[in-house]
Amino acid sequence: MTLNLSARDRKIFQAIVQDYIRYAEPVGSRTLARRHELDLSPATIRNVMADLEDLGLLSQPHTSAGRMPTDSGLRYYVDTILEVRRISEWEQETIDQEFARMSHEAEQIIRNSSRVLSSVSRHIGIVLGPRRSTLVLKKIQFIRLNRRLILAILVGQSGLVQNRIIESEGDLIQEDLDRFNRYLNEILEGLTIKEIKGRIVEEMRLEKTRFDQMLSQALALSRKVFEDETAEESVYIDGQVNLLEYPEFADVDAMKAIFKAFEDKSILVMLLDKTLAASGVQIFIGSENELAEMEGCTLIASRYSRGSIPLGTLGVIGPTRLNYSRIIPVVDYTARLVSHILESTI
Amino acid sequence: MTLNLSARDRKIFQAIVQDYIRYAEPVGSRTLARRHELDLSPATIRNVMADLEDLGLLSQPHTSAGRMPTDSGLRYYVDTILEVRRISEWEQETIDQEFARMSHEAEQIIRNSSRVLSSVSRHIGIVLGPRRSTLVLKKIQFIRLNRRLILAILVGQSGLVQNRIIESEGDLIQEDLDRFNRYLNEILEGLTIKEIKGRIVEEMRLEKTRFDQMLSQALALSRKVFEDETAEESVYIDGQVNLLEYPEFADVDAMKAIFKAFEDKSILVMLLDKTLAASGVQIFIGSENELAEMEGCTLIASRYSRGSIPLGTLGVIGPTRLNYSRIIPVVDYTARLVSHILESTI
DNA sequence: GTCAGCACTCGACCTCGTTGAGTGCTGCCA
DNA sequence: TGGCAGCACTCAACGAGGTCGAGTGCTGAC
Repeated sequence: MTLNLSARDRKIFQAIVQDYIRYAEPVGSRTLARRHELDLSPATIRNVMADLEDLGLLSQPHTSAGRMPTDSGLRYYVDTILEVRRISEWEQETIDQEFARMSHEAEQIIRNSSRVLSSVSRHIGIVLGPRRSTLVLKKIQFIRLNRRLILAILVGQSGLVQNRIIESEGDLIQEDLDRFNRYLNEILEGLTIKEIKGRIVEEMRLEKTRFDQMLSQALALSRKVFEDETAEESVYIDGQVNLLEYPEFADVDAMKAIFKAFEDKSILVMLLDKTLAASGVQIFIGSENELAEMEGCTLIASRYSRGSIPLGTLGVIGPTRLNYSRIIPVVDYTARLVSHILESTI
Repeated sequence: MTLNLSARDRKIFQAIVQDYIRYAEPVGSRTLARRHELDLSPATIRNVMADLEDLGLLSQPHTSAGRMPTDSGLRYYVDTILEVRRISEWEQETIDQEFARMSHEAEQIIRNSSRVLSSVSRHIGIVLGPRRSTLVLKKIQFIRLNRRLILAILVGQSGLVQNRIIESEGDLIQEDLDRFNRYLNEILEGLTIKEIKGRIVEEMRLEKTRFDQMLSQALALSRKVFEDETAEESVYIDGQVNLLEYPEFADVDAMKAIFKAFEDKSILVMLLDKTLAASGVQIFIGSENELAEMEGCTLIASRYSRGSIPLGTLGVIGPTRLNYSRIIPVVDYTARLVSHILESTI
C-alpha cells in the first residue's frame, strides 16, 4: 500500500495504533489528545480520524465508540511506520540461557524452540520441524524385529534420527540385513532423501541386469522406507494458555474457534510453509491469513536453516494487536540462534 | 464409604446424579418428580434430599437452588450405584478403525491413543508414555557424528527407538564404535535399562582387571548413555478444546486455571503414575486429585502393558459430571486394545 | 487549518420490580 | 409414622428504565 499521509496524520495514526496495542480498546479523540503530546485539539484529531477511516486504516465498532486500526491499518503500520528495535538485552539473555540448557540434539533444540518463544514472547510459540525429505543421510540401518517386521533407522548428518517399521516379504535374518546396511550406506550416504529416491530407482535398473538377489532385495526394502510419506510435517505449539490473558479472546466462542484451528495443524502447516520459501521475518496479520479460523491473530515467523538449507519455520502467534516492535526481533533472533546452533551440531 | 441408603433414597440419589450429569445444573425436587417416575411428591423428595445433604452426598450452591452431587457423592455413585455398561458397538468400531489405520510402530500407537480417546470420548485424551527405563534393549548402536559428538541409538524389543547424543572423550573413529557395538550388544541384549546400569558397573569392575582399553572405553561410553535421566516421562494430551464445550468451564478464569494445569505436565505425570501401580480402570474425582488445579475435573485412567510389564497409562479427563457409564468402558477397552496391539508388535 | 461548542449516540452500569424454581416447615391423614 | 399439601420465604435471572461518560459529526469563528 503506497499511501501518502502527511507527517501529522502519520503521527496521529501511530498514536492510535500504539494506544490500541497497549489498551486493546478503541481509542477516542479526547483520550488520544490527553495521552499524547500532539498539540492538537480532539476536534482536529476527529477530522483526521475520519480521513484515516476513509482510507481504510481505521474502523469503528459502533457509532459512538473510538477508532481502532483495521488489519490493513496494522499492515501499513508494520510496513511503513514501525521501527523495529534491537532485541532487548534481557530477552536475548533469556533465550540464550534457555537454549544453553538444552542438549545438543537437533530434534530437542527444534522442538523446544516453541516453548522458548512462547515464554519469552508471552504469546503462542510455534515451530515447524524439518520435513523428512530434507534429511541428508549419514547412515541407514535395518534391524530385524521379528519374522514380519523390520525397523529402519535413518540418521541424518545433523544427528536427527528417523525410524520406520516396514514389513518384509520373506523372513530375513539379521546377517542379511547387515549386508544390506553395508551396501546401502555405501551408495546412499550424503544424499538427501529426495536424491535417494532417484538413486534407488536408478540402482534398481542397474542391479536387476546383474541379477544379484541380495542387492535387489536391499533396494526393494529401502524403497519401502523412502516411499513412506506419512507424517511429512511436524508442528509443535506451546503456550496456548497465553492467549487467554488477552481481553479480545475473553469470550468463550472466540476462544473456541481459535483453539479448534490449532487442533487441526494442517492450517498452520500451510502458513508456515509459505514462510519457508522466503528469508527474513514474515508477518501475517489477521484476515491476511486467508483463514477465517485465524481471524484476530497475527503470525510472526521466520525460517531457520542449517548452512544454506532452510529446514523449517518458527514463530509467534498472538492477537493482531501484539507488540510488533518487541516480538519481531525476538523471532528474528531466535531463528538465527537456532540456525547457528544447528550449524554447530554437525 | 459404606452408607446404608434405603432403596428409595438410592433411587432418588441416582436420579439426581443422572439429571446433573445430563443437564449440568442443580436439580430441584419438583423437576426431579416431573422428569422421573418416582411416584413421590416433591415435598417427600425434599425431605430425602435434606437427608442426603446431611450425609454429604449433595450440596446446594445457594439456598434457593436445587441440589447437585458433591465429589464424594459422585464417588459413592460410581462405587456403588453405577452399572458400567459394555462399550457400545459404535464406539468399539471407531476405536478399532482408528488403531487399524496406524502404523505398527509402538511409539505411534501410544502417542496417537490420546487422540483416539479424545475423539471418541469427546473429552480430553491423555497418555503417559513408557518410561525410558522400562525399555528392554534389543540393540545399541553408536554412530560417530563428529570429532566431539557420538549418537547413541537404543532399540527396544518392541521397536521403540531412543536416541541420545553424547560427547566423546577422545576422537573415536567409526571402526572403534563398531567394535563397541558388537561387544555391548553381546552383553546387554535382552536387559532392561535398569538392569543394564547394574551390568555396566559390574562389567567395568571385571574388565578393569583385564586392562582391555577397548572394552573399558565402550563401557564408559555406554554408561554416559544410560546415566542420562532427562525426559524420563512423556505425556501427550489431545482434545483440550473439548473442555470448552462444557458450561461449567464457560467462564474464562476457570478455563485458564485448567489450561495452566495442563501446561505443567508434571502434575499429570504424578496422577498417571499412581494409576500405573494398580490394574483396572482408576477414577479420580475432582478434589480427590489433591490438586487444586484439577478441581472440577475427573480423570478416568487405566494402564497399558506389553506382556506382563505395565508400560504407561492412558485415560480421559473431563468435567466431574462426565458420563461415567460411557467413558469407563471406553478407557478400559482402549487400554486393553493398546496392550494387545503392543503385544503383537514384538 | 485549527478548534470551541453543541447536539447527538450508544455501550456500560446501576437499580428495581417481576418471575419462577427452589427451599424448609407445619400439620393433617391413612 | 411415612407421605404430602400448603404456605411463607429465598434468590438468581431477566427486563425495563435511568444515568453517566466517552465517543462522534457538524458548524462557524478566528
